[in-house]
Amino acid sequence: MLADMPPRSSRATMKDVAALARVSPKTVSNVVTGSAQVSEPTRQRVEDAMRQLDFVPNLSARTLRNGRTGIIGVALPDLATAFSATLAHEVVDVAHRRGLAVQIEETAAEPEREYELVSRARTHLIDGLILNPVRLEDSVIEQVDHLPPVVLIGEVEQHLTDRVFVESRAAAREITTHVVGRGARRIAVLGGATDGRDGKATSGLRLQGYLEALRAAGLEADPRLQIQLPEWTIAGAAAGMEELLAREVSFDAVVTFTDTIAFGALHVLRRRGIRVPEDVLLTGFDDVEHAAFTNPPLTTIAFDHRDYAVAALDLLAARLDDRRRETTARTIPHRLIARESTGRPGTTPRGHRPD
Amino acid sequence: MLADMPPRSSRATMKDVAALARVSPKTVSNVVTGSAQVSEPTRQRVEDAMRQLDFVPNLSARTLRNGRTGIIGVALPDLATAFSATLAHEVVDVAHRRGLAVQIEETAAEPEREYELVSRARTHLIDGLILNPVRLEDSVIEQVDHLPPVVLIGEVEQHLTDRVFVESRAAAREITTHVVGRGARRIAVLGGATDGRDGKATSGLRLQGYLEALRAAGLEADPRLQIQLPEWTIAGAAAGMEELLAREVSFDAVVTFTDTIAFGALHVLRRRGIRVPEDVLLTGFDDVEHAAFTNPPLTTIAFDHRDYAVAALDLLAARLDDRRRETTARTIPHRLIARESTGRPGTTPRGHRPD
DNA sequence: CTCACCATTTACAACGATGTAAGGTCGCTG
DNA sequence: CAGCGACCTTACATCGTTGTAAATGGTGAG
Repeated sequence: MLADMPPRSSRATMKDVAALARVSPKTVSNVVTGSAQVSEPTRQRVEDAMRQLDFVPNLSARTLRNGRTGIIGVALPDLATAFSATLAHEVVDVAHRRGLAVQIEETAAEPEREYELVSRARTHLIDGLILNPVRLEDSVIEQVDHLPPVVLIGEVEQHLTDRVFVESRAAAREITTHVVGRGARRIAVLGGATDGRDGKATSGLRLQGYLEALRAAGLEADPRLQIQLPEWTIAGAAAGMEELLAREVSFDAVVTFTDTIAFGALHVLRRRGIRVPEDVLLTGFDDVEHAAFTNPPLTTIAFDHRDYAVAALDLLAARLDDRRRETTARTIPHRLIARESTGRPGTTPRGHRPD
Repeated sequence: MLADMPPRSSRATMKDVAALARVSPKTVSNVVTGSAQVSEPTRQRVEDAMRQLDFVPNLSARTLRNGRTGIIGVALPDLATAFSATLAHEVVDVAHRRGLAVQIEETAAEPEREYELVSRARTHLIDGLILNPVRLEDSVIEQVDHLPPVVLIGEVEQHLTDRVFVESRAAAREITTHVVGRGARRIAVLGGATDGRDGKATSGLRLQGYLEALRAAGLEADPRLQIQLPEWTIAGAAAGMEELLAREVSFDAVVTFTDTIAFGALHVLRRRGIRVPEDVLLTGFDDVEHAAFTNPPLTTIAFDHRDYAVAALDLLAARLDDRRRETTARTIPHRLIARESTGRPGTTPRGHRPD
């Protein structure tokens, strides 16, 4: 039997299978795709031949012929960040269950250049793209004509692409209001970028929500309590927290824009002997797995990560079926999860004061 | 000018570009690939035409013709786990710099079935595979004939594939010896699986290293101190730690097989009021970013994650150039990073005792 | 016994890019 | 002025699969 094996060097094609089964290549194709009637005996012969030759259809050829690759792209800022990793994990899992492969692109490394890469070189090998930009939302939108179908993860106000998002502004308002309710009065914020460019982007919306909550509570917004982070990593957040402490202002709560940022902040606070939640309250955003396992566990905005992935893939699939359908926006419901990092009802943080 | 735009529905092909530039398709191809001399005026005309039509070469067609996709697969257990995410991040970044796209596969969901997926359906769309299995190392090896070139991340003793790894056994020995040096005598271990199947796999090796260190220190290995985790997640680790506490044995150190496991363990310890490092020492493995930012920061085994990715991609590239070259194993140097979770030299953990 | 009709199966072309080898063009040498 | 290279450019076939349309073979009705 060994002598019958095909050479490892090159795989068997439908032609080979056809020859062995004494049918035409097209019949083999019919057996593989099930797209046409094939009599039982013929099907048997073909299937035997396929097994014998260890036949695997060549997806490049199939793609060339019928235009779909079965691969979708997922572009996100930085896989090493907890939320990106979680999202990627869910998308990969859901996509695989649907028979799709997932190609990953990272956009944080070189925001502008990287984008070009996504848009051009690879376009022909992905059927669609799930895009989770942090900064370049606007510029991406402009290029949407050159892209395969895109589902945007984020809240840019536009109707050029399908979108999936949580209501960042409302959520930020809620969580800020929550710390106010737990007695905080001098609330610092970590993560927002306030420059014009980011006006519409996620971080901008979260900042707006924070400011709205302050206003609603009759609290003054002190710019010295607002720290912009160039990088939303743990280390970047730790640096931002150091910066806040260096400003020598007092505060009794820190609202952050992602759990990862909160992790960095928590580390610095504890290192400085500032207790959470006794002295200062702390909140995150996203409810990644680790958020429930810090000490103390983190109050955060939670939403179903799997729903997020499912919604994005649903929208993408729908668009692939019908490119001219109306674009849709899908909101993923969120809820505040109060854990120990914001203390208990009725308690009040002592606050941190310089010196 | 607008009237000259091609329809968005279908992209321009070389034929279109050729027609517009009044040359043959092959000349366009020559301009694109640079594989043959093209006179300057002709090149100009072709490049103009390409710009005008927003031409992007169809990778499926190119692949069909010349056999390479420019995509590599990366298969790892679970993107939501810190180390996997870090590794994926590095591989994606390095691969992109080299002009390769990365397709992600997760193997944890359905170890056996998933494998089939990797090996068959997608084989024709990836040039090679970087594989980081947790459990199925042996079974994967057996199938290596049906796979595209594979670089294995892990220490299976074999010569069928190229390999990249850190010396798990030595590292586990070192870190266990380290906690012994810091005064621990009853050292629990979290993560190992001891059943036959995993004999050669990473977790088995780390367990061996742990046991060797105990023996070398003249300490008895108490099976009650060994906890097997079905899942290497934070939640799984927390459950494992609860299990250890439920066994009501005393211990003064916990050695874990990944940082993620240590995070779960740390959470439960603190929750129970067991202080790290005053009562119990704790160690991780991998030195993911968060390890330096827990409270207290985690003593762990560090190695250069980027080197890991570079080594894997180097080996893969070399094999793609020459499929019959000898398989190579590349060791990534590691070192122990002593942070506060194992206390300071000269101190001794008080230990935890039931009740 | 013939013929229409159905179910299967087949031949052919096409998807888009590129290697091969043959075809042109030009200038230069003898 | 014939003849020869050097250099560009082109025609053609090919990669493996699948849609289309046509061919095949067998069945049952007339």
